[in-house]
Amino acid sequence: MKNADHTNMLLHTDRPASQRKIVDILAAARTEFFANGFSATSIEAIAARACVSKVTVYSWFKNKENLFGEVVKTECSQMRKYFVVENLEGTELRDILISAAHGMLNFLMRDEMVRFERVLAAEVNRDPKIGEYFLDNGPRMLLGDLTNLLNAAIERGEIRSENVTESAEMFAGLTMGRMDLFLRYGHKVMMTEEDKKKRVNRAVDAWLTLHRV
Amino acid sequence: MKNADHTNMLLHTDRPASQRKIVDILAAARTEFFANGFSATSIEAIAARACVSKVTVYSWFKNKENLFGEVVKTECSQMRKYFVVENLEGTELRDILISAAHGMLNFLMRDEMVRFERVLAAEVNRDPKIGEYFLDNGPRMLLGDLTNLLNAAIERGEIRSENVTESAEMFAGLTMGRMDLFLRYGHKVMMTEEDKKKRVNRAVDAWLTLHRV
DNA sequence: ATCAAAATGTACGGTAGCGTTCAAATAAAA
DNA sequence: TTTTATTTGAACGCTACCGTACATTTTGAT
Repeated sequence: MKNADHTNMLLHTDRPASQRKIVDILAAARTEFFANGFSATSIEAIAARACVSKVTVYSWFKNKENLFGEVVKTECSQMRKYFVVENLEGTELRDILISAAHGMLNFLMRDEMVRFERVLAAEVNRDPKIGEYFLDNGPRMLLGDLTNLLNAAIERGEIRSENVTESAEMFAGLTMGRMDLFLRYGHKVMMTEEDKKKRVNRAVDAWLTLHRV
Repeated sequence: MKNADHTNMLLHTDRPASQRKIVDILAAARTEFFANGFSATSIEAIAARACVSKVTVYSWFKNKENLFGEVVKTECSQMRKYFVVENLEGTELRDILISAAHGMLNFLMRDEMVRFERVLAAEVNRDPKIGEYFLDNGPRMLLGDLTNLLNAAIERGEIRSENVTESAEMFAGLTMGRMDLFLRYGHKVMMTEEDKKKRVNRAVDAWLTLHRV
């Protein structure tokens, strides 16, 4: 194992080839882990998919558990890019919320995300820290952004709330309903863009009704 | 394998002892599967926990997959008992909803349930039918009961709704928020009975606000 | 007491995966 | 061209598990 932390190792290496291999390994590991889960995934399958020898995998990652952890880390760091809650200047609060709800819906409905959550949840028993890590970099961060956005709106006197955190959670609950649950257990949710719009509008209007001054 | 279907085999057996063994095996399998997931659970560990030989396990269940399926079936059939949505005669709608929300919260917050959902979700990739089976016997059934309850209330003119199914989903979404998500990823939710009451009241009042005539 | 179903222990063959070792090959940098 | 880090394949020891076979023992029913 040459380096345990791959987050900032773009500088200290003599040869650039290894960089590509690491990326390949992580990508392959991601695919395999998401498809089969932790236990049912073999290092050799990962190596094969990455077109790399098993020894190379072990030369960059301590062991299977460590590799899985790195995959989760990488995935979590990507999450922020996909779903951002923005407080756009000069935009109606309702439109901001609609945009946020759409973002949430699209983000969580992706097949990739659904599969990621499936696999991750299963590994929480084995390694609870990995669940915490995900929560910190995913849900908690998103709810935090949302809370900030709501606080700003409250400051401006546009809405009111006794408990902003709970209000943020309610927003997510109203938007998603039980859809994430149904997706997780394999129900194919067929939704046109029109359906999404309807659902989002309904959720936002409901939420605004509950929080109007 | 003496009998593949254990749901109605209380009659055709000569000896009652085997009945107890089957129950023991299922209980042990449940514990092991819920703790370690499908792949990481060994038949031998199950046999040991059930104080039974491995051969006995195989004499009653075809294989590991089949055993897991039976565990899920058993668990699903138990679910209805834990959480019932009742339309109590002569009870205020608000109280019925509060009771239902409490039932939902307590039901889904149980550590057992959280772990069951974790393991189950992970196996959906391997066997999608198992996810469908769970949805049919769990969430869909509960939402169905809830929908019936709401329809009755609408009939009585106590509330109104454009889309009852979505309203039922909203009820669940408002009550649970993102709590099920946080629980699934290992966040320890510390809630006193007082906290639960507050949350439930808040959700029910919000929902009623959205559906009053 | 007798009988047959049920359960056991042991052992087996087969497969698979983890993580390591090592000598040989490769490829970038000097 | 030489040097040095990196990569490779093949093999290894080890452990674990699946599912089966079989001879033996237990156990409930009649």
